[in-house]
Amino acid sequence: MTPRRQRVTLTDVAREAGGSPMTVSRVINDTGRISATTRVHVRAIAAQIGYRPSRAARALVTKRTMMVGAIVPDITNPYFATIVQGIEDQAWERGYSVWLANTNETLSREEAVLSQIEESSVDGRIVCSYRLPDEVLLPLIEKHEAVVLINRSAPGHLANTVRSRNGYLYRLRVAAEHVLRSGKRRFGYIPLRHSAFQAGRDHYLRVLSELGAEEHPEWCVECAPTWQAGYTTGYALLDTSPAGDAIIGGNDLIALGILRAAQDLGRRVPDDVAITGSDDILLAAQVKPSLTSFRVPTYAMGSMAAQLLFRRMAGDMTYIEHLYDEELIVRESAP
Amino acid sequence: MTPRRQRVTLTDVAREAGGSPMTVSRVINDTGRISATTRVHVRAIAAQIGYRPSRAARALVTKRTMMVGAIVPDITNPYFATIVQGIEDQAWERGYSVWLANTNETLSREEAVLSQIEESSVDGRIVCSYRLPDEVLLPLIEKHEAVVLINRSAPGHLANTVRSRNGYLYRLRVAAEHVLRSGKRRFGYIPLRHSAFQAGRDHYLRVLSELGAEEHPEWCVECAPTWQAGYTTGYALLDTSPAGDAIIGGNDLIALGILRAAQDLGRRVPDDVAITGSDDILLAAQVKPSLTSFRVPTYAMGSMAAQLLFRRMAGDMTYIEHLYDEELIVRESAP
DNA sequence: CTGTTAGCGCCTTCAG
DNA sequence: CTGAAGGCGCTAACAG
Repeated sequence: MTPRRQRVTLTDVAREAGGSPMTVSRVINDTGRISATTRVHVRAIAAQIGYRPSRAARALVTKRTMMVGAIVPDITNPYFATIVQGIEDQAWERGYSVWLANTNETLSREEAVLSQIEESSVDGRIVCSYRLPDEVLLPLIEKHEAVVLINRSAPGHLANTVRSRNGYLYRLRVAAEHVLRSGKRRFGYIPLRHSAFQAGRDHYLRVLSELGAEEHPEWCVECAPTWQAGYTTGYALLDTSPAGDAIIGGNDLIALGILRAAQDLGRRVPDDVAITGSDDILLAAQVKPSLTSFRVPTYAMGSMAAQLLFRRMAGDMTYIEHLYDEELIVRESAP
Repeated sequence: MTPRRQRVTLTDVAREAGGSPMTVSRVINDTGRISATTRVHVRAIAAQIGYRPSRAARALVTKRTMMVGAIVPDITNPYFATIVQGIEDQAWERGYSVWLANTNETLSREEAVLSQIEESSVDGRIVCSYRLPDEVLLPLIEKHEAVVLINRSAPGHLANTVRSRNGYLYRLRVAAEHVLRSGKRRFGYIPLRHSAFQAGRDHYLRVLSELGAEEHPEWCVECAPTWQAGYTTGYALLDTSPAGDAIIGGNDLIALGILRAAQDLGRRVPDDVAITGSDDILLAAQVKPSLTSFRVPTYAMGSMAAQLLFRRMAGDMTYIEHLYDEELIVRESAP
């Protein structure tokens, strides 16, 4: 194993340049008044001997790591990937980098990550977690000023929030109304596995009763937010309840899984079963039949979340909740 | 703005527990011999006053940050997202976290990131970059022992490599042969924008001539690896060269863009134009017509890359090049 | 404009 | 098994 080359430090540069470490520091950070001559000279030496500042040392004294943390449940879901992209672009503009924590939909990992993140390894955090219950999430974030939540509000204005205006309960209603309009009466609901699942189910039943659709509590089944889970759950539901004529999926991946399950079971979509999703990922417009879904401006949301975060990091603690409208995009799967 | 609570340090715990910082350090890190009593006691105090080790301080002295860097061109491409997931899972198992750098297909950003990453902010690096030319990439990685490249080899065995066995030139040939078999003779090639574009074009012409297909150098157009770029490029190519009867896309996103462009231009796929992609992302099987593509085990590749990285980080500098076979998945777009 | 002093929070080393 | 001393590389605060 090649011996690791000894790190080049500020002091090395100073010695080489015939100055003090402090002067070098000022040159490197472009802070304080420095004569043009020494600046040029120091820069040259630094470049020549390959000096790179140590983030760790810097962080230790400045208490800033120049990193923001992004916690997402599943980076392979284009919905979150696009949010992360929005965050990353904003961070990049400000010289920050992104510490990605992908919790893989695992609750324990989410907690662990949130706890890890406290080790002051980041200056701010953006959290997309729809599953962690408030009792767990709140203690973890209340220690920090700089937190932004996506698609979730924090009681007591502990964190800024970016979310879609109306949320999944609203979408359920809109989707239900839409599907009813085309004559469907017996439809299921396969929402994301969620900390407030019961509320979702209650809402589902309420909506059905208000709209005068048939009520089948057993047609409400929670589901992991993946294509595979959507397929399995959808298959089971369609198989055991052949009477159903529509299914509202919790997100697009789930809905696409259901779509495929329906096709595999020989159901025609939308004639036998109408299907709707949510998030309007690229896939939604491309499949056949194309998927009726709700459009949410994910990139903008990630970008805005980062902006709100930097605002907090700069000390402006004004509480802000930024809302984005969701829009039903009607396509073939539920015309 | 609420005043930031003062950080709880090792010394605080020591004072509170009536011991020395060193003892606390040993307890926290589970190192050295510590009596059971003091261990329990110190742990209790630490938990009680909410002690969290400072990563920065630790990193400064140990020279390890417990982070690995992952550099990818586009996190919204499921291909890379899945690789990152594989990396992340491995890192997580070892108590490491992932520093994500998404370069957005921007060369300058790739260089900047690679350079940033030198500030010893990570203990190892996994680099997916097919565009950065060797002359730029090599100097940046040769300073480090712990680098793994994905889909790219480093001369001089400077870094371990994980890649598909045969690469894009091979795929071009296989796809061409496949398409020819169904009677297509005039086909274009829309590869990824790439540092070795010229080699790709030469290879394209060579393959065409060897296989006895018509040669149209102008039907080889490089393209950014996005759906949108695929659409635009494909549209232009199909529009200006109506005679073409097949297009080989550089990846699935591109191919899907081409697919849509063909449809918008009123061409039947595959009858008028056959289309193939690469990577076999989820989308490929779901669109209509479904996309003929090459399957690559992305998750396994990410996971393996991380494993090779940790191996290097542990000091085992054996050069390893891990290959994965690509497999042509024949679907409707090019039967 | 430049240098000095001190210390961030932790771990390595060496003594008890 | 436990502690004291010292320093990682950098910058804040204060001098010149």
